[in-house]
Amino acid sequence: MTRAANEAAKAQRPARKEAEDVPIELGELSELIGYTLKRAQLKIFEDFLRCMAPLQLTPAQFSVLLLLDRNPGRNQTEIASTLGILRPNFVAMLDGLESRDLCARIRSVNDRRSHHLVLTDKGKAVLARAKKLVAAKHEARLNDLLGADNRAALVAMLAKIADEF
Amino acid sequence: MTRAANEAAKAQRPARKEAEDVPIELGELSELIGYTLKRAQLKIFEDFLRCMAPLQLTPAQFSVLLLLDRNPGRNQTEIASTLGILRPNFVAMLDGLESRDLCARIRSVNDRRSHHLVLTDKGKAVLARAKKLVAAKHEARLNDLLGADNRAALVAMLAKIADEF
DNA sequence: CTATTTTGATATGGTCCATAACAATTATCA
DNA sequence: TGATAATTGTTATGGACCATATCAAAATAG
Repeated sequence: MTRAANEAAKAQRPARKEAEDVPIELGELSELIGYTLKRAQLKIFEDFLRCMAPLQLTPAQFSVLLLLDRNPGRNQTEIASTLGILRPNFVAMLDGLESRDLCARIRSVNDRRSHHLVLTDKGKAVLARAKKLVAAKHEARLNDLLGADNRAALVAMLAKIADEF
Repeated sequence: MTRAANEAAKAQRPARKEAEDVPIELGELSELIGYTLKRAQLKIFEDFLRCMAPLQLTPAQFSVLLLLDRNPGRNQTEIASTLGILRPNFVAMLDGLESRDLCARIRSVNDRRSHHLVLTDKGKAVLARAKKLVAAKHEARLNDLLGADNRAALVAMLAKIADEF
């Protein structure tokens, strides 16, 4: 997100002649897909965190809870890989969720190397509340800004980029 | 929990007993704007780096060169803030570009605290080549995938999110 | 002139992301 | 069967980014 962006633009230019605050020109930057994508992504994540503040869930944590709910009993390698998280980095993430009693690692009897991952009752309750917050505050706000049709088209194009690019 | 464990054991695949590799369900994840945005952004940046490999420019470095070209003589505070980069972090970034002789810090005579930032001749040449690579390989590929109209609509919506969300 | 602000810079810490390596366990196959 | 290879979760580690506090030099305000 553009943090302290707007504030510091002044001074410099013609010493003390006339304070003609010449704005900086973005040029072709504003047409670059990478530039706009990154800025939009930061804004969306920022808003997500704000909406989710009462539940203290990051986007990544929320996505893990969603996957565990839909796919109970899968192991860490499976969940991590479908989210693009590397297995080593997934360990600490799961530790955090498990220490908050949102999910649990259950030793498999078939394969004693792996853990079956499941949501706890508290995890299910938190996820339910999180879903409502996301729908009512986060996604609804995007609908207000773009309209339902445009929002759907946007998501479809982004998914196409993610999958086929 | 035991119920979940039973389901989990059932859902687990011995992988060669009955080779049914049950795919993991994404569920509502695929409709979340944050999820699709992030994945698309990673793909786009990945492709950008690949296209720019011969010039060894990251998206952030490319955006700095673009800004310096359009706005020669601005100081570090101005360039960094318009890109959402914090001044402390911009120092090392400029060091990198300057050590490669792509830009230069020129001490201001009006204000001896600040530097006028300018592209070197080599910087201008590299930027020109970079622009061509981005247009011919990177952005063109997006046009092929989405079509020119959709691509423009996508960028417009992303810009709207970045600016008005 | 004194006090405050601004600029570039350093130091530092946090969060991700990526790789190597390891013990325990399981799978392969000669 | 038994030796070898592969897999799972894990630790350790390093790099890339991001954010805050702080500083000296210089400029500005009062």
